[in-house]
Amino acid sequence: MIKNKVISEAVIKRLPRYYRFLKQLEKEGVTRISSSSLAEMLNVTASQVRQDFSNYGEFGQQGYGYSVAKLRGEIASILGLDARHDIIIIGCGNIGKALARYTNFTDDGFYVKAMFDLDPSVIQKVPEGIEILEMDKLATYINTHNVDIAAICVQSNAAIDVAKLLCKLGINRLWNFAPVDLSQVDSNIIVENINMSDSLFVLSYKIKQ
Amino acid sequence: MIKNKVISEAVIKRLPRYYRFLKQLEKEGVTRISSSSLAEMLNVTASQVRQDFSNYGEFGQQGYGYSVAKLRGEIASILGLDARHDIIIIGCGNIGKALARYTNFTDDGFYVKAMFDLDPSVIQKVPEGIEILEMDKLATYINTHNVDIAAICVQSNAAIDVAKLLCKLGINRLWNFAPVDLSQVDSNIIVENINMSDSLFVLSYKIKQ
DNA sequence: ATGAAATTGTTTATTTTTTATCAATATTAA
DNA sequence: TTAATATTGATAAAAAATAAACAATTTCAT
Repeated sequence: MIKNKVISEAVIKRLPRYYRFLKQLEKEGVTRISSSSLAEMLNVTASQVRQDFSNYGEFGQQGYGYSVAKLRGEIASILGLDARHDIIIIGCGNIGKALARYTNFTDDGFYVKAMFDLDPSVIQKVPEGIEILEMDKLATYINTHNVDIAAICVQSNAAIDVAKLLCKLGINRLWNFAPVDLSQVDSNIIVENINMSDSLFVLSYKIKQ
Repeated sequence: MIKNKVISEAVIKRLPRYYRFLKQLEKEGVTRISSSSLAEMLNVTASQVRQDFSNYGEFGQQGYGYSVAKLRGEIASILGLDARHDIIIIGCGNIGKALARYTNFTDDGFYVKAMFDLDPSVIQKVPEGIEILEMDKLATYINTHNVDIAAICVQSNAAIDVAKLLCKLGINRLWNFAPVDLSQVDSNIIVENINMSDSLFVLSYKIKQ
């Protein structure tokens, strides 16, 4: 049953990995899997796998295990992958451009619909169907289009202002690529960070040990 | 004193954030800071700040706090940022190109020196000083140049093979941008992942709640 | 020079997370 | 059909992480 309790960040961050492996299993034609097999694949304990799933419901069957397709579907639903998501990108620099051309998550219903920059002439060769607009068109765009997620791909020094503006315009779901903390910009902001510097520094740390 | 104990992943992942804030403070001309002020800025507890630092040494002074410059230096050293790091990029797609042009970590001594692709003609306009080579030149390059880190920017289906090849050639420090698990490729591999899909899915999850 | 205030690093307590255990139940082979 | 085997979900135990408390020491204002 679905518990009325707070689920830890650690559990949440493991869900995409489960999803990824289940997708792969399904692709390979595997129809059933036990918590212990899955655990072995992921290099975690079977207990953790069962605990994680049990936060969200009862997806398995005693003596049998889990149906791969059903479990994948359940996790997709938990992750919100059963809905379509429209993304806009703020900043047409290297990262913004790469993101616009990166089509890996189209399969799961995430679509880049528009990109904004102070100087939109900097960018060419973007996939069909993505509008490129000047920053001062942002408010109008948001008022006339569905926007689920805004990806912040501007320079560090502009990121906080952009985040504030977006929150003011009602877009508080931010995918932040700038190496800056946005969590305190707004009281009900939702941010996920891709911090390449932080990641590189952690790698550097591990190399040094 | 430096304890002879395993330091948890959670602590390690907080270090770059401390570093980032300290760098900013130093830039602003702040010369001293207490664990409680730092904690307030970072929205964590002062106790955690002191505990984290105490894993690595005694950097503060009772009644005074921490010297910003000294603390920043200590953390830089812990993170290995006192050494120069040469990076090669495998894969000249969108991500590889963006990474090559992303200069944010040059300040901290990370330099992209070369890029490899099966078809290197796909790429133009890369910063000066970065060589672009065919994949079959990889072994020769590694034998004749210093390579500290390899960034894997190839498609998912090629990532494991690339990682295996790199490990075979003696490069086991991998910065992995493919949404694939490489930890089991080699017994003494060191991997840090940038998994954009996983991050996006976590954002989607949080939106749904 | 002196005492109040500030602040560290460490120890102890609390909370959270992870792992192990086990009863309940389904599957499967004979 | 039946008994052995497999496996879940829940509960209990263990381990790890976080937060609080505090003695030791320094700073700083008077």
